[in-house]
Amino acid sequence: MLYTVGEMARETGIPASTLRYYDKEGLLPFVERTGGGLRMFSDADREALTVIECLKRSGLSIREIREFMGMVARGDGSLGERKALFEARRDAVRAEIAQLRQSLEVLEYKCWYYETAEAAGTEEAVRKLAPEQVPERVRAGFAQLKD
Amino acid sequence: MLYTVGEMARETGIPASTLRYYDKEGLLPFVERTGGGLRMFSDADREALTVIECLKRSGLSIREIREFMGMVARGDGSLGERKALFEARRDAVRAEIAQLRQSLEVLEYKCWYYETAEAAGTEEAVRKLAPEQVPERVRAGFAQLKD
DNA sequence: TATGACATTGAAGTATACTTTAAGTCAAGA
DNA sequence: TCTTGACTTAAAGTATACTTCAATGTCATA
Repeated sequence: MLYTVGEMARETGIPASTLRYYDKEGLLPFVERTGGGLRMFSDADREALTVIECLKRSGLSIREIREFMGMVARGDGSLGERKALFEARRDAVRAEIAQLRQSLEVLEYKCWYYETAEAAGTEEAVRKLAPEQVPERVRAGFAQLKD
Repeated sequence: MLYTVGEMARETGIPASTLRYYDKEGLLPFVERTGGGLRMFSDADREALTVIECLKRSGLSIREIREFMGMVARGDGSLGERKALFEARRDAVRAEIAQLRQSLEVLEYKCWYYETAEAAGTEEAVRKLAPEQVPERVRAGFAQLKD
């Protein structure tokens, strides 16, 4: 199956302008062209875009993803390097999830805080509560703010 | 306890230049000043910074965080609005964690892929493997790439 | 009271990742 | 063949979040 840039934009939800930008930046070195110069994306390109989105989400910049594409182009000689890259990104995403979980604790505490304050009509009372009056389920978030 | 901007930078790991920038942008409306004009951060400001970092991590822009500070300044009348904001950010972080878990699956598949390819010395063999030859533990990531 | 580390400001600079624009080209259907 | 919607490019524009700079001021300590 082949797709024009607009069709691939619809498929992936990535704007066509962004797909062209990625191509220009060397992130899509395998996209073919028609005789007239139109891009034709393959299913392999669609798969590459999924990987690119993962790498982006893992914190890689456009430049770093281009460097990865360079490794791919170098062939089997870069297998070790590519493996190391994905292991590093995997670890980075695990760390990021852990970070987000921490933030989530604080946000959940804050949700409880405002729920309680709104019910009371004022913040005053909630702000003065002792740690043991804070419910168990949001105490971790409370502790992050107070230590 | 009071801190200068440099001390607060050391405490939080946020560069002093960033703390000044946040202050200028209205994110820290409660920071006091000495007679000579030096900022003096309190423990409440430290707590505010923790909340600011959570909100940033949840996807809020500087402008949106400033708007939140505006709500705080308005007092109890904005409690409902602030509650809604934190609930929305909590939901956004949960969604982001779910997204990252999806990406993590792909990255874990890719780690297995390159591990196997490196052991074989070439990608060829691994690329041609049938879905049922992909180990259970990374099949979810594989499926994301192939559907 | 003098010194030195650390603080202040506004303004300009940097980095990243797109998005938009303008002028023109391609290709599928009537 | 003509029309029309979608495509092409280079270049400029946008948005965000800082960081750096330069000139100057503060204040705890010796």
